[in-house]
Amino acid sequence: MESISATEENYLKAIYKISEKESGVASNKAISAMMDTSAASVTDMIRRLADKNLIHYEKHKGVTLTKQGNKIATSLIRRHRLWEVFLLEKLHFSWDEIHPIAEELEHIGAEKLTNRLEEFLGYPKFDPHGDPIPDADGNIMVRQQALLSDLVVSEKGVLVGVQEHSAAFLQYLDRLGLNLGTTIELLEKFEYDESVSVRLNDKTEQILSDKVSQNLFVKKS
Amino acid sequence: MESISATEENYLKAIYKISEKESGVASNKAISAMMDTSAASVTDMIRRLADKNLIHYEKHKGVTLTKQGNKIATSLIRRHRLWEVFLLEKLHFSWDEIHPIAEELEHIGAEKLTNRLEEFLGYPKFDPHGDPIPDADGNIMVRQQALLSDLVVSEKGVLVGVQEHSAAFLQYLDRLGLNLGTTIELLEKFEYDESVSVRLNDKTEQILSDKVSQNLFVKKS
DNA sequence: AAATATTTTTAAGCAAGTCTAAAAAATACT
DNA sequence: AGTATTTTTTAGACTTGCTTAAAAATATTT
Repeated sequence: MESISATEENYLKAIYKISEKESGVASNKAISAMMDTSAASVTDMIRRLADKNLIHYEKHKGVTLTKQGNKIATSLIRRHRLWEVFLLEKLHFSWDEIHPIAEELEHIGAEKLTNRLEEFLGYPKFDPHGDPIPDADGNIMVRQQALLSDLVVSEKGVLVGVQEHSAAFLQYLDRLGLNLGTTIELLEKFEYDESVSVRLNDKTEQILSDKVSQNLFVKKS
Repeated sequence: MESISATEENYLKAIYKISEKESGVASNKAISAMMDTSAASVTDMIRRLADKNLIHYEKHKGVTLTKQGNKIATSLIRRHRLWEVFLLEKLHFSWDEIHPIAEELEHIGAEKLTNRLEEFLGYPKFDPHGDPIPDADGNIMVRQQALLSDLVVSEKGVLVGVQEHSAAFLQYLDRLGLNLGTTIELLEKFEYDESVSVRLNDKTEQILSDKVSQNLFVKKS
């Protein structure tokens, strides 16, 4: 078992995230965009990861994770999300501050640490952004969830997650009074700019831009 | 403000620790022994750290930390010791397990994280090995403490710290029934092998080797 | 003080991870 | 199909941190 650097781990995580959304394979372009490095660096790293059997790779065909690579990526995500819960619940950070710190903490690999942390936190199932936390075996719960922008007029839902994780977006949601658990009723859709009008917690009415409504996961109710 | 790598941080910490004990300056030899690298690597790194104004350096003269270098080293030690408290008290690790994990956690630099952690832990003053935790300004409390081997016969003390931090040593202390807070009375010193006979907590009698008694800090009482 | 031993520095080189620039391959366009 | 564009790969080079081997400086011993 050869050792895997933090950089390699980050590439695996990027590939995981891209494969999740896109057609299942991650292109060099998508990886270099997510990692913010040159395409040349990506080609280089792809070769290294393939040598270590962490990804499947054929020239010009994009990459997918091997079972082993998937396991590492899942484990990283598990650690990241557990630390986010810790930072929010125990150290009282706000949800827009936790991501970059968890990004560092996630690279500490001792399994015992992760499992003890999970126990300490009371086996949370979701992180502060509503993302599911993989269990110790790497199983991830799949949420049944819709985007707010997919609701039809007069449908109601509860905010269960966000797709964007940027601090700016999360701070904006705070300002709008939107938190996980908030009940959202879709009142009207405006064709003109794709914005929507909603009622929050059966009280205040609000207009949300397309960009906002396309980044909110709701559970229909 | 240029960025400092985890490796550079570790060198600074090593220099700090060596300077603490030795005559105030750290030799290449001592550093290479502590970092477990070649003397050539040390010379290399010394040059880099001097370029960044983190150490004072003259060829063949050994090195000392600059104010800036000292600040970084102290900060590392602060983080290390706080995380050790967390691991022991919150995640219920034993004192022989925490060092290597804290060794990784200490490199996460966000000050807010450190300060929140400190608050969460209730502003502890010592880590689980009895070492003082520097405050947010880098001030370290200086313990007045003697080595058990320095006591004279029939003197009493309380175990307040250990000099060795190896898992093997700490596990051995557990086996001997020695913990921080244990009262130790020196009953007899054996010239032959420098071992000592002691009474613990006014109850059990025990023989401790020179190696053990030279690694225990006690507060005379 | 001279000889020997130890410590430190220099020199040359390797691996990881990055870059830019240019070539090659794949895809898209008309 | 043939050209143009985009994507990917190759080539060459830089930095960090490490190595071994040899040279220089310092310390120790006789």
